[in-house]
Amino acid sequence: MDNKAKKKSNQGTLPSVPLTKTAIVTAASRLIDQGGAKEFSMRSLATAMGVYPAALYWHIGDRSQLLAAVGSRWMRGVVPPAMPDDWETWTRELSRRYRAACHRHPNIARLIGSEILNEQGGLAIAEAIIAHLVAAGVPESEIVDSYNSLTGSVVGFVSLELAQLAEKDNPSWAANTAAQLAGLDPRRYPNLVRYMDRLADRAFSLRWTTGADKPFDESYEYLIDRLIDSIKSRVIRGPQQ
Amino acid sequence: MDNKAKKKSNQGTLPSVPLTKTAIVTAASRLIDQGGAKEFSMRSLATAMGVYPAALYWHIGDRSQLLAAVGSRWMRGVVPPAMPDDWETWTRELSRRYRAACHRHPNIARLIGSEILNEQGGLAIAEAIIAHLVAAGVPESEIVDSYNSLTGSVVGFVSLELAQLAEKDNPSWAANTAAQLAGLDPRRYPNLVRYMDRLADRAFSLRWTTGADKPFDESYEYLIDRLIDSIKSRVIRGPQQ
DNA sequence: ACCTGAACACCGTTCAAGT
DNA sequence: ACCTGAACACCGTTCAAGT
Repeated sequence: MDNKAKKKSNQGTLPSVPLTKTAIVTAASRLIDQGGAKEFSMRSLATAMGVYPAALYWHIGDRSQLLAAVGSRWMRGVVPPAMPDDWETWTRELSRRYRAACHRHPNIARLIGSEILNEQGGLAIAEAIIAHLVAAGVPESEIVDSYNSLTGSVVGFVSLELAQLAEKDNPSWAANTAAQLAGLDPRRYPNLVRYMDRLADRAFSLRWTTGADKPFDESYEYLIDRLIDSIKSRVIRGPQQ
Repeated sequence: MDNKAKKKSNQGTLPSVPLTKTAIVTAASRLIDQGGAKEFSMRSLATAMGVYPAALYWHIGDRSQLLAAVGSRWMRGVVPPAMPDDWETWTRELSRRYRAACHRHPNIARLIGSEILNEQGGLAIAEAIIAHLVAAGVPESEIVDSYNSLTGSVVGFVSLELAQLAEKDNPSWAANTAAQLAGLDPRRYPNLVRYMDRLADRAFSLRWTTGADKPFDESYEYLIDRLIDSIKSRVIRGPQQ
C-alpha cells in the first residue's frame, strides 16, 4: 500500500478507496448501520470515503438510487429457503429469515423502509411465495389476496416493530412514559391497568423501547401462526405438487 | 376584518393569521395534505402563514413536535366504534375506519408513518381493542400477542399499501415497470407469468401505482378475515361479557 | 473517464433584538 | 409574550474546470 502519492489536499480520512459503485454501497451500508439516518448523508459519506460529494454522483446517480442499491444488496441477504418442505414450514422459515435480516441491520431496514417491496430481489421472492401458495392448494381466486396479506403484514409488522420511538436522545423520556403507564386511571383504562404487567414495554402504543432492543418474538410467531392457520383452512383441495 | 395595519414588510401571502398552536397544526396539515413531504418544511409552512420560521418555534417547539401534533389530531379522526356489537364486527369496523382515515389523507399517513402507534389517542384505542379481546374470550396468555398481531399487521399493511413508489415524477417509469413485468421470463418466473393478469399492479413488488390511487381493498378484507378467523378459533371458553 | 472546487438553492434551529 | 431579522451549521445536487 504505497500511500505516498495522493497526499495533497484531499480531505479524506481513508487513503482513497478505488471508489467504485460497490465500494460506495458498502461504505454507505456501514455508515447507515452504525449511525442510522441521523449520521448518513451524501456529504458525510463523501468525507468518510475521502472524496468530494460530487464524486459520488458520477458513480451512483443520486441519493435515492444509492439507497435503492443499499436496499437491494441487503435484500439479497434474505434467501428464500430452498428446501422442498411443505408450504407451512417453508412460509414460516421465510418469514423468520426476513425478520432476522431486519433485526441484523435495523438502521438499514428503517431507512429503506417500505421501499423494500419495490426492489429487484422482490420478484424472485414473490415467485417463490406464490409458487408455494399454489402448491399448497390455495384457490386461484385467493392467491393475490393471500400473497398480499402475508407479505403486507409480515413486512409491515417488522417495520413497526423496529420503528424508532420519539425523543431518541432524551433519557428521561422512557422513565416518563413508564411512569405515565404505571399511573393510568383504572376507570378510563380498566383493561390496560389490569394487564399492564404483560403490556408495559411489550405492546404497540405501550412501549418505550424499540423492537431492535426489545423484540416482539412471541407476537410475531403468533401472527405467522394465525395467518398460516387461517390460509390453510381455505385450501379446498389437497396440495398440488 | 381591518387588514389596513400590518402591511409593511411581512412576507406572507395570508393576512397574518392569529398564529396559535392549533392554527399552525391546521396549516401544516393542509400543506402536507396537498403537497406531501416534498412541499412541507418549517420554512414553507412559515411563508404559507406569513411569518418568519422562528415564529413557529415559539408555539410548537420543533419540527418533530409539530408532526406529532398533526398526527395526534389526525388520529382523533379514528373513532373506535361505540356499538355494543360482538368482537368480530367491532374489530372489522375499527380496522376499516383506520384504513379509511389513512386513505383520506395519504400524505399525512405517510409522513407520520409508524409514529402513529406512539400517539396520545393510541392508549384509548388500545384499551378498546384489548377490552374486546378479553370480552371475546381470548385467553389471557394470548392477549398481548393477539393485540400486537392485529395492530401490527393492520397498521403495517396500510402503511405499505400507501407507500410512495420510486421515481415519483418519472412518467415513463410506470410504463417501463409494466413492460418489464409483461416480458418476464416464464422459465425463471413461471407462477408470476401464469397469474400476471391477476398480479400486475395489484400486488406488492408487482405494482407501479400506489395504494392511494389503486387500493388493495380485497386483500385488506382478506387479511382481516384471516386474522379474525384464526384468533376466534383460539377462544377456549365462551364470550365473557 | 473520473474527480475537484465552488457554487446554488434549499433545510432546521437558535438568538439577539425589537415591540 | 410574541415576532423579526439575521445568522449558524447543515443538506442534495449541479457544473465548469482540471487531470
